[in-house]
Amino acid sequence: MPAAGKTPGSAATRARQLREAIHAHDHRYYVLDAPTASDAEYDALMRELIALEHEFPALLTPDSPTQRVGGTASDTFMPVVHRVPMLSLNNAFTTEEVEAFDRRIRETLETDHVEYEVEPKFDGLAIGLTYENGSFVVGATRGDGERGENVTANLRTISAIPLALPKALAPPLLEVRGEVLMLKADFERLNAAQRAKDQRTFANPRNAAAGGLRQLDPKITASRKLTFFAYGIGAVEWGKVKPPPTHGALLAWLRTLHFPVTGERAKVTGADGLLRFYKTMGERRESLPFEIDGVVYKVDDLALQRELGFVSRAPRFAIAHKFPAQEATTEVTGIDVNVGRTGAVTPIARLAPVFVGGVTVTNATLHNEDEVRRKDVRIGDTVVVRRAGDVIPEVVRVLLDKRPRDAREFVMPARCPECGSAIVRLEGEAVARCEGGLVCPAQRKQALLHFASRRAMDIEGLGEKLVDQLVDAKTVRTPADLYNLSAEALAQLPRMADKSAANVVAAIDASRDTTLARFVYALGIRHVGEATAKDLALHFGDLDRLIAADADALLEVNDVGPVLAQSIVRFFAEAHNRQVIDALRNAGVHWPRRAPRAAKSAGRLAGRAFVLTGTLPSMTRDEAQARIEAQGGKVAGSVSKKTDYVVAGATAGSKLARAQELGVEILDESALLKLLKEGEGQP
DNA sequence: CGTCCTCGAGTTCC
DNA sequence: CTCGAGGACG
Repeated sequence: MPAAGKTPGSAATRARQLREAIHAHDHRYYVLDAPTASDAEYDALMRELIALEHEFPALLTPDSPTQRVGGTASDTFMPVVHRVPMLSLNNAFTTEEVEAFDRRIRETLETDHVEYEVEPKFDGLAIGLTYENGSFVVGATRGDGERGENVTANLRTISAIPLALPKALAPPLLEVRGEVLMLKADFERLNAAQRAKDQRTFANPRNAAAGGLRQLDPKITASRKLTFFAYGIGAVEWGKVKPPPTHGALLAWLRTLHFPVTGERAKVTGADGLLRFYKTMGERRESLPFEIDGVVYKVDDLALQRELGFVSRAPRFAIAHKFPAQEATTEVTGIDVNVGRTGAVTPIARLAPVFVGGVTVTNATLHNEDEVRRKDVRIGDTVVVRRAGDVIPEVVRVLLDKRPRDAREFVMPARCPECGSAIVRLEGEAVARCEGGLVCPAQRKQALLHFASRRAMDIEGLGEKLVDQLVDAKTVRTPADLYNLSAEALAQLPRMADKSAANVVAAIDASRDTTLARFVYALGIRHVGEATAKDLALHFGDLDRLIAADADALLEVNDVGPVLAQSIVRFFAEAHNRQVIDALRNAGVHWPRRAPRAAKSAGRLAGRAFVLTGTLPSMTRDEAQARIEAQGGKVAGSVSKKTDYVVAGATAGSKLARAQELGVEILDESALLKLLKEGEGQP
């Protein structure tokens, strides 16, 4: 339909009509699953709108359906901090685990009747979509749950994702959580097209969707035909909108906002209701248009969800019931060993390539010598493999009737294959270790990789390949050497272009600005992981105080016992380690100074044990804990006769009962605040 | 001394 | 993700 000859006024009207028509088609297609226009008709509408907007650029709005492709991708893949963390679900694999889940919920809530909203578990990519006043502003991947990647430009190309919400219904702020995935039919079409073009095909729809979302060019994402299903919300400011009371009502509400929500849901009660749904979905799995890897059970009532709360990183009110992992059989062509950062020598089964659970597997760890014996895996055996938790390949069992006569048993080598040092297995320990220490190139490389890893110094681009080259060429021996690298020197290496060399140098440079906790973690002290490094940094506040600490001082730190204390003292007693630390500081590695946290023997609440329970009116439990600890108090997880105070908020449960039983003093929030205030006046 | 829980370490594939 | 080890607690 030619746009020529239109006046600006009539063009504006027509553009609005077209947008509404296209939007309505998207809505019927993705949300209602009842298309009324053919693809050709839809394309004609779209072409007319594009022509119109081309002739009258003033008509262009950012949320026009023609603008799905073409948004700038400049901030693509930049980190986005989730306002509300995107947690993962706990998994159940057996009937017993599902029954235990239901029992735990009923016991915690002290009721027999709990309604669950149940839905399929999509096998795609978890995404959060943020809308401000009804406009789509940011979309991010789950990432590590705390921060994800900005993929807004690519998400805009997905027609199932509304760019604007109905004005009258949209709250001021809404983050919709859901899954981006590729329908099986689109996946087959994509692979057929790839084959026709002699390009690589994708192993499964999930990988194809992930690949599609990580394109730098949104046009490619658009051509991949991705779709989206909403299943929850993150951050929200309700404004005038009345919050839905149940998860089911929330989903229905999201649907009125034009988000696709799967119809494969049900409301059930009791463990048998959950298990019936699992069985039904298992039977329907093949015939569904998308891939699922299990089902999800959620307590329907949102108030009860809040009451149940969270355990560490997963909600207590929901669980994923996964379908059993796919298994395959293959042959063990050899058993090699690998040397880790601490010198741990682990046997690895080399496998004839086999396709299982969506990928081709060629290696599987056998963990340690005992595990090899327990499973009785021999070279030449035919074994059953699966991907444990759908990720890490695992040898399940040996098919003994297929064992060839010449099958060979694994023998732990006496000497390290990397450095020739002795391999020693201490009495009572499961792991064998290479005694070479940093003389062993494998350990040296792993130590450097650990130093550079994301949760340590976060040096992007310093990967396995590069570390191999640098260590083999003896350019880098200790982490401190990294800070003397020049872009010119790096560019000398094979397969290293000027641009990437400059990037690595910039990343190394940026890592100079760090935190004490990251630095302590990066050192790679035995038994000191991320959590302990944080505890140490918080407790001592300063590296020199940590280095000077003796075992007794270290025992004062949270979760540090004799083994850790010994390990830390030994690490800093080593002259070589202190030299490296000095070299790092001289190279400009630094962190903000902090005063040491009040030691256990100091602070007004020193030596007093608190237990927190229920929801406090004005602060989170974490905040309360931080404030108690700041004054030397201790926060424990369960009530015992050693507990001095139980701080009880709303919906406090068994802990409160136990406190009353034991005659422990019970505080409410205001009493706690008073206690904290009294202390804050003092130094 | 035993049990439960958390943390550390190693691991696969793309 | 899984196993093993260390630490806290009863």
